[in-house]
Amino acid sequence: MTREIKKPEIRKNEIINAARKFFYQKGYEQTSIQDIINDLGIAKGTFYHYFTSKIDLLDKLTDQTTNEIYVSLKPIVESDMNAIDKFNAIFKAASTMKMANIDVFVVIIKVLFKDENTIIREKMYRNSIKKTTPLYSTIIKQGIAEGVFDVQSPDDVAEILIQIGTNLNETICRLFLAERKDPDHLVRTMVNKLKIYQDTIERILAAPKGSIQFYIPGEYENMVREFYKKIKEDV
Amino acid sequence: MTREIKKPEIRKNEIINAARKFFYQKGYEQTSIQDIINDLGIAKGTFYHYFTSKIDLLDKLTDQTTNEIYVSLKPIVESDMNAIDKFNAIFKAASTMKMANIDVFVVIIKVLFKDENTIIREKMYRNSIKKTTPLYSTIIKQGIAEGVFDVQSPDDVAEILIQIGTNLNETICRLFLAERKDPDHLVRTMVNKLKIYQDTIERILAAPKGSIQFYIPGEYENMVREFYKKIKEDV
DNA sequence: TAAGATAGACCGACCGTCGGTCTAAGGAGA
DNA sequence: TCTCCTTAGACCGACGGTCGGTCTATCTTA
Repeated sequence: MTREIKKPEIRKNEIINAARKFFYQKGYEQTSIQDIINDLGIAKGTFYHYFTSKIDLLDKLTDQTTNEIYVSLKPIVESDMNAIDKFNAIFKAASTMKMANIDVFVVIIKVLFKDENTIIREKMYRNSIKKTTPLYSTIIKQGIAEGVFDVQSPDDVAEILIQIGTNLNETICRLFLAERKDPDHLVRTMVNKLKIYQDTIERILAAPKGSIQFYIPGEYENMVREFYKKIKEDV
Repeated sequence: MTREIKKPEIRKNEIINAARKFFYQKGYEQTSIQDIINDLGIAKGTFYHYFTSKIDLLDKLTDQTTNEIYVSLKPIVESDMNAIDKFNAIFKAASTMKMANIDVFVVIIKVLFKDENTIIREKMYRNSIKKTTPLYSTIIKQGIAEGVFDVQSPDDVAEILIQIGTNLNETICRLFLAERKDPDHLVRTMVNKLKIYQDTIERILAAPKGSIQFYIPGEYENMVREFYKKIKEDV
């Protein structure tokens, strides 16, 4: 076979990107290394020259992904907003990002939330705790200084908040994936869940009632309806 | 080979129990079906007569396990204690159960918290949410009636509490597994974590400050030290 | 500047293991 | 004896991973 030599960094990224494509479309277990190397036209040996194992590849992939999230969050944390606005801005940013890439996201969550892909979600989750806890901790400290939050241990609470945020995200995704005939009912449960989580987070932070505003009336319902449509569309 | 015929229920349970033994000692991926059938002295065909796949076996196993937890929780919920005492009793029961089977538990968490076994934890977690949410919901409603809790949606909050409880459990297990030279430091971080979680749960339930008492001074420290010793002992 | 040497990117045949399938046959009850 | 459920284990294809070896860009040295 023709032999093409590339800069190691390039090759490595090519492999990671191909892996991302397959993992998000077929899942981790369902993707074979053969899939990846066929797609790139490289040999088995080349793959194992760059990665020690299949799980090593997943590690590198999730590292990279979590890092992208970190980079997108950082400017918000470093902006001159007040603590409460920063929290709300982060949620808002996550929503708009998903809406902007809605087609991709629909495919991804359909695959990601299958049993066999628990490991991808778990790795992402563990990684983001490690990476983003300091960011949330910073906001919490700021909020304490501003007199709007009241917690004892910002670091620990930051971790708990990420846990809860992840749970919220999972709950929402699973609601989307659940079989539903009635979009109106879905919208209602969705809004309820979101309000409960808002309230929970406010309580944990001892933030003023109504300050955490993930739910924006009208806007959120539209988002839910659009997602619902997309999810029902394909297969 | 001599052919032994058993009641289907017996066979099925034998297989599940053998699976439990291996899964808890080697993990899910690391246990082959061959391991299980060798151990029982049965053939591949027999296994696939009772289970459709390896993951089906795990499903049945986690179902059974979650059910055992449910059965152990139910009497507490149905007792005549007040809501706060019930919450504390559940935590207490979980602790004493672990202490009673400490040797088994040490082995289990060492294996369960490896990356490759995420799927077992996840299945247990999803199952217990499905199974035990009503139990917690009942306690929350009782607490509201007693005027000690204040939440809007008991069902949703119950789910969030289980999530947080699971996170607490995971955090604690991971602290044990983390490399530590200094047990005193471990005890201190552990107690801190527990207090933070207590406080968080109180806030979510709007329960009186200090009512949730997972941490029992003296007693808890001893437990931690004993666990620490056991964990460091083997390998 | 040209020849030789080195590093490391790349190749693909090969291996052991594993989950799962299939067919034959034993055994219990009719 | 017939029949149906249970048990048996040979067999299969796919997969993750290894390994011996090749090829090429760059560096060294005369």
